[in-house]
Parts: sequence; C-alpha cells; structure tokens
Amino acid sequence: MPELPEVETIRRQLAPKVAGREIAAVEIGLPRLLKYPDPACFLREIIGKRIEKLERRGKYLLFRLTGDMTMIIHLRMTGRLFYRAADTVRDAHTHVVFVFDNGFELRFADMRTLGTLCLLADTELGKIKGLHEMGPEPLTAAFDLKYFQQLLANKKTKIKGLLLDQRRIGGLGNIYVDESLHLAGIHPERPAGSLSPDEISNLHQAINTVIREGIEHGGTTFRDYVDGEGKAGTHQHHLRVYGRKQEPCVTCGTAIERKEVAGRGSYYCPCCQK
DNA sequence: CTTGGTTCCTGCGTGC
DNA sequence: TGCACGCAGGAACCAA
Repeated sequence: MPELPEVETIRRQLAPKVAGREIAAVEIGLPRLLKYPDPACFLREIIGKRIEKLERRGKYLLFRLTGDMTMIIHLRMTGRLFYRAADTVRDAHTHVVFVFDNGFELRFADMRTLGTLCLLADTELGKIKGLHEMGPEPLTAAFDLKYFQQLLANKKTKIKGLLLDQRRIGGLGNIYVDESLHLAGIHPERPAGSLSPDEISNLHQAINTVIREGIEHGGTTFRDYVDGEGKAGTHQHHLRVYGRKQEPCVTCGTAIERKEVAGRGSYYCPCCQK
C-alpha cells in the first residue's frame, strides 16, 4: 500500500522522465477511475497538454500541466504507475494509458481499482478535499514538535487513529504508523492526550525517522508496491513490527501481537509498547 | 467536536 | 483439487 515514502519514490523516479513530455493521447480502459471531470471532458482537456513537473502532497501525485491545470492521481491500495516504451507488453490491470510524444507511455495499473484520477484547473484544486484539508507532512518545517504537541493535547482518541488521519498529518499509512509507534515504544491504543512530553517528543522523532528511512530504502514492498520501473523497494527488510505477528520483537524478543485498532490490522510489541 | 460503520474492489490465504 | 468465504485497507461518506 503506497504511503508517503512509496509515492515519493515513484515521484522521484518518474519526474525526470515525464517532465517536458506532451500528452498526445489517452486510452481509458476503465472510465470510473476518472473521478473528475467526466471521461469525455477529461480527454478533451488533457490532450495536447505538457507535463511541466511532477509534485507530491501526502499520498497524492500532482502532475502540473501547461494551461494552469493539474492531474491528480491517488494510488490507494494497489495502484501502480509505469513509464514504459509504447511497444512493450502492458502489465496486468492496466486501466489508463497516457501516450507521450516520444514513443513512451505512462500507464496506470490497479488490481483492486480503488485508485483515482482527477483533472482540475489549478484554481479549483480545493475541490479535492483530501488534498485541500491535508495536514502537514513529516520531514517538513510545519510538522514541528510544537504542532505535534498541540495535536495530541487533550485528545481522547487512540493515538493510532490520530496518526492515520490525513487531516492532521499528511502521508502516514498503516505500515509507517505501526513502525513509528514501535520505535517510540507507545501502544497503538493509548489515548493521544495521555502521552508524556518525552513520549510525544520520541514519537515525533520516530515518525520522521521511519519516513526518512522508508524513502531512503525506496519504499516498502509488502505485497503490491513497485516503483515506476516495476522494481520493489527494500524497506520491508527493515520493518520492526509490521507484518511480523508472532515473530520476536527486534528490541526485546517478545512475540509481536496483532490486533485491530482504529479499524486497521495493527502490530505491536506487548512488552516494549506501553 | 468525536467515533464507528459502510462502501468501494479483487487476489489470495484459509478451512473444509 | 475445488470451492466458499473473509481478509487486506485509504479515504469518502454518513449516522450517532
């Protein structure tokens, strides 16, 4: 499942390839993935546009186009983007193909088809609520300790649920939240407001650490994620708890437990996460 | 303000 | 070997 480090890896890899490319044609195999505008309008607007640069905000990819327009892609669970020569065999579940002016294509493939594509004028980007209302991201100046302290203060909600809320912090998903909580030694069900100042500081640092490590390792390939060339990341070899049910904790050797918290499968060490 | 449930979707693991 | 079932979960949405 692509979270901030996976989407950033894709962005870094695709950016130099798609920047400057003109979109000569688009093949829409599964129209319902185009959430806005309707497919006919989408086609009419995007043909002939050039990609000026590729940006990312949280888990969204932003294709900045000529004519002050932006195409927004969210990969959700199993979405993938591939930059491939037009004469190569298409990957399974390829649903939308952007044909460039240089013999290459950008292909959107998605096994579960939960991913979304939108095309908007820059002035109407506010229509994408998840983007517009997104909180600050780890590793940015806005996500400082003071912001994080205020975020947790007096909150009764479980810390895991709070960390997953994109309106509060942008880009975290299930894997990196579990990793952050383990690194900081905090149980996922702790009420957010119950964390001590030291715990808040440790967790803040842990979030930045796991996100930085995730990016350095080219993302986590737990099941489906691959980058723009179809290559797996390597961070799965560095996971501390996620997916390690009944395996020994890397810190204390206690068997890792799995439990549903905030509606998500959650892994934690019952010994070092209190 | 909050939390919890539902929906979307399909490959795969499990159990019989 | 085959089949039914339920799980995986990001985010929008709704109800309480």
